[in-house]
Amino acid sequence: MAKELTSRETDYAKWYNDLVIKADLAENSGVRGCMVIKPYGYSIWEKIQAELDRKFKETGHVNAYFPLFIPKSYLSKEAAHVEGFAKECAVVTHYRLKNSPDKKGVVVDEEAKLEEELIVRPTSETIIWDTYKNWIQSYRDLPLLINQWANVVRWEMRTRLFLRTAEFLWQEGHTAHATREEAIAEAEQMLNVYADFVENFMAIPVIKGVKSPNERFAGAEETYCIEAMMQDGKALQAGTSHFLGQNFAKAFDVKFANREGREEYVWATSWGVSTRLIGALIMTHSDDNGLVLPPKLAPIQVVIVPIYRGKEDFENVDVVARGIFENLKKAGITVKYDDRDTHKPGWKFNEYELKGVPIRIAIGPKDVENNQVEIARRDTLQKFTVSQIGLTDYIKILLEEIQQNIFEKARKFRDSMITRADTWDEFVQILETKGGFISAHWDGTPETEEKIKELTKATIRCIPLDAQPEEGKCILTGKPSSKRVFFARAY
RNA sequence: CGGGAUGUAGCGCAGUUGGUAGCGCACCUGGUUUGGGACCAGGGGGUCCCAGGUUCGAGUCCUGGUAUCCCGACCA
Repeated sequence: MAKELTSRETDYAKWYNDLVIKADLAENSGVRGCMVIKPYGYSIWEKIQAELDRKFKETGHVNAYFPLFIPKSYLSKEAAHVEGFAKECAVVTHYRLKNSPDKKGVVVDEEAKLEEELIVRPTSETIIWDTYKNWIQSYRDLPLLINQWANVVRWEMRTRLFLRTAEFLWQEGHTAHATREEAIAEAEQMLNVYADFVENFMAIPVIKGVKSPNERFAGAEETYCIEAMMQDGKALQAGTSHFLGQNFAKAFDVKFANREGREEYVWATSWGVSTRLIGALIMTHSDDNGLVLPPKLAPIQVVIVPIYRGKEDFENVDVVARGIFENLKKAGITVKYDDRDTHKPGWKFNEYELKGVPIRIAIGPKDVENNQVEIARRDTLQKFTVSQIGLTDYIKILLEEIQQNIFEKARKFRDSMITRADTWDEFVQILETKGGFISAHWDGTPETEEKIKELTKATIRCIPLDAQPEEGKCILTGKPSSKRVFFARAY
């Protein structure tokens, strides 16, 4: 037992950390708070990128790239925005090093001080709006629908692999529109794109909603979000889409001439998801044996393990295994044939289980003799034998079934973790014993939300878009409320 | 940024009173093995976090630094 995982029950946080490292997704680096994403983990990110990128383009967006560095003055142009990010910015102050006096290394050359310091982007609204100013003159230039894939830096005090790192990878969409309505429609559209992707590709059920003013993006008029529920009962924000109003247009003086020839400020949105999604993926599906990956994102969908005694056995098994491998590959399935002689089958079984490969096919002499193979499902841990005839179609269907099954399992769990609370005692008790989302009334004031956070560490995760009007009393203050919101402790 | 802990082989750790730096896993070689993390035999691998100090002698004692982890504060 070389790679024993801490169980989820023993220590959920340690289970998560162990899993990220042992499944070879990522590791800590020599730089505080920054991770190395290893090939297996990066491969998942590439699949996320590929599908999202396709969806962005399908909805009319194009990719571009803006600089990593932002002049300090840009950041301060939008008051709420700078307030939100100032405390976590990395700043470049010099542009040259020199040999240290003792010749043992290098030191900053104090003579090479930048006239204007540069901020390493925590997000790109400012540099992008400074650029858009020159791109937009007329209503004919709108809408402007641009996305960029990039890294950003937010100097976090406490970091965790994928969930919160000082540097992370993400995409940020930045759009400009002629009307308020169109911008809001864009923000909502992209929220739906995210929800569709996260549910259908990542098999993570989400709740669509809007943020309370406290949790809103710095500089936004409205922040839409998708919220997911992790196995330990904590919520995780999986994606956000912001309606920015005219805040950035005014800050960066981005105006256009409308059809009547009158000048107007443009309306903006921005939206993003990050490598944090990989953290959500892990904490939604995985178990004490390791990762469980949805087939649509798994770097390896099917692994074939040959079993044999001696050379003759191997040759018989190898012919069959190789045939199956070629057939699956032709059918567009990502399949790996692990014919390494350096590890025993049992070792491989454990390894691929740890790495979350959805389907394992084992082929031994008995199977060759009976024209069958042994199939093992990662999601249910079931094993059974099936005929080699029609195997490719069988696998295709099974992959879809697994995708569906893990989503359903996650959805049932998520639904079971939504609890209504009508009194403060109930609210606190649910939070302490069960966790999850608590559906409760709130009087709508930032002060009350702040107070609840102080008392319980729970925040309003979102005001669900599908919330039904319902008269009630605020869980804390007893003041009137017209609908329920979702509280939870969150990542 | 406050409180606590820990830095010894790639990883996980032991190291007594200051006296030749060890164990497990991993790695390399050979052989036997192969349907749930094989076994035997042999082998390689060290700036004991860094810098000073005490001492005949420091992984061990003292001083300073530094890094990482945990708890808190902070965090769209």
